[in-house]
Amino acid sequence: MVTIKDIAQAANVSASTVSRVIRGNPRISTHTREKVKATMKAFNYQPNQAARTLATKQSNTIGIIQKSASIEDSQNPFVIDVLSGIFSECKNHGYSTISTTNNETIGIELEVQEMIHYHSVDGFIVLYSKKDDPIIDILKAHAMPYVIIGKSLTNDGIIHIDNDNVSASQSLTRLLIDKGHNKFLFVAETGDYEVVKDRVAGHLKAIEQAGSLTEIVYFDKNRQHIRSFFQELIKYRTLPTIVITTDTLLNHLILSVFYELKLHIPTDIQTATFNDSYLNVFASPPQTTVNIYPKSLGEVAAESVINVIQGHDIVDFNKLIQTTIIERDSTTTIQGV
DNA sequence: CAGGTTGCACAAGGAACGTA
DNA sequence: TACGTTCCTTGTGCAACCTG
Repeated sequence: MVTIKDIAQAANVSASTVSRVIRGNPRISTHTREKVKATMKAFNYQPNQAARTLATKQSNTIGIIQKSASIEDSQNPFVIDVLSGIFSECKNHGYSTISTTNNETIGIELEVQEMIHYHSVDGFIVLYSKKDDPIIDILKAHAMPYVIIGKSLTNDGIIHIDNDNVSASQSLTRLLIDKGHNKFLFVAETGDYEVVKDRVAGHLKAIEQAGSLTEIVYFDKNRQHIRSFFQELIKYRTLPTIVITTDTLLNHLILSVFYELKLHIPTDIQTATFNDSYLNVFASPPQTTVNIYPKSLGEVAAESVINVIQGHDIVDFNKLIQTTIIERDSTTTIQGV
């Protein structure tokens, strides 16, 4: 392994000088700087990250805390897009990333505590917002820099990057009411997440204003439960004109159930969902969605946490990313309305 | 001589390993 | 078991050197 001493010897300078060149210290002349840089390149020298962490107590690594590493969560296009934004922004600033890999809260807690204990990370990005979250208590107790992608629950000086989900959901419902819908079914994810609460709240706001009908139901991603629910609906009650889901994957489960129950979209029933991605473009029929720009959420989150780590002044603690409704074939025509 | 540049010595950090 | 040493890098204060 090539160390700073080898470079110093080869360039005929001291290790301090090499270190100063690496850190961009202005005390080094242009001539010496170029000579050291050329030697580092010739030796393909990479600073020892472990030693650097030891010396500076900085790892140049951002920890990413996911609500779960289950396949449903980690392969969710929303999460993939958010991560893509985080990766590119971290790379731009010379930071790498590590992510939690556990499915259970207790496992995630242990992973986070280990990352803090071993100085593996300089700060964290939390990919969800949840009330009374024990993970947040750990971050606070260790005074770790962190930002949250999700809603701010308290004015506690923590940066939150979010969309206005109440307003986005309200706009989507209002648009669908304007298109003639008057009987909604709103399918929300279980799990006490703030984003879901806001989307339900926005939907109810628009419903109240228009005097339309809706029913709110909560499902986890269990196809059997969803199937049974719609079977009973068809058998004993009247179908809604449209189903809105709070999440793309939940929407896809419902699409597959509709296919099995021979419910044709958009003629028998219509669908709309949140978190636009290629899955909604490729779906049959293509799905009307709310684009919440997950890559931007990730980019702003990464930039914000790096600013906190580097001690920059924070002006805006609640950063809102815009949303856009994208209409596709799943809500094009309405039969009998 | 003044000012700019570089070197030296040392401390600090956590873990692993060696020695008394 | 307790203590010392080593690994590698960074940051700092001060000394030494070089050039105009």
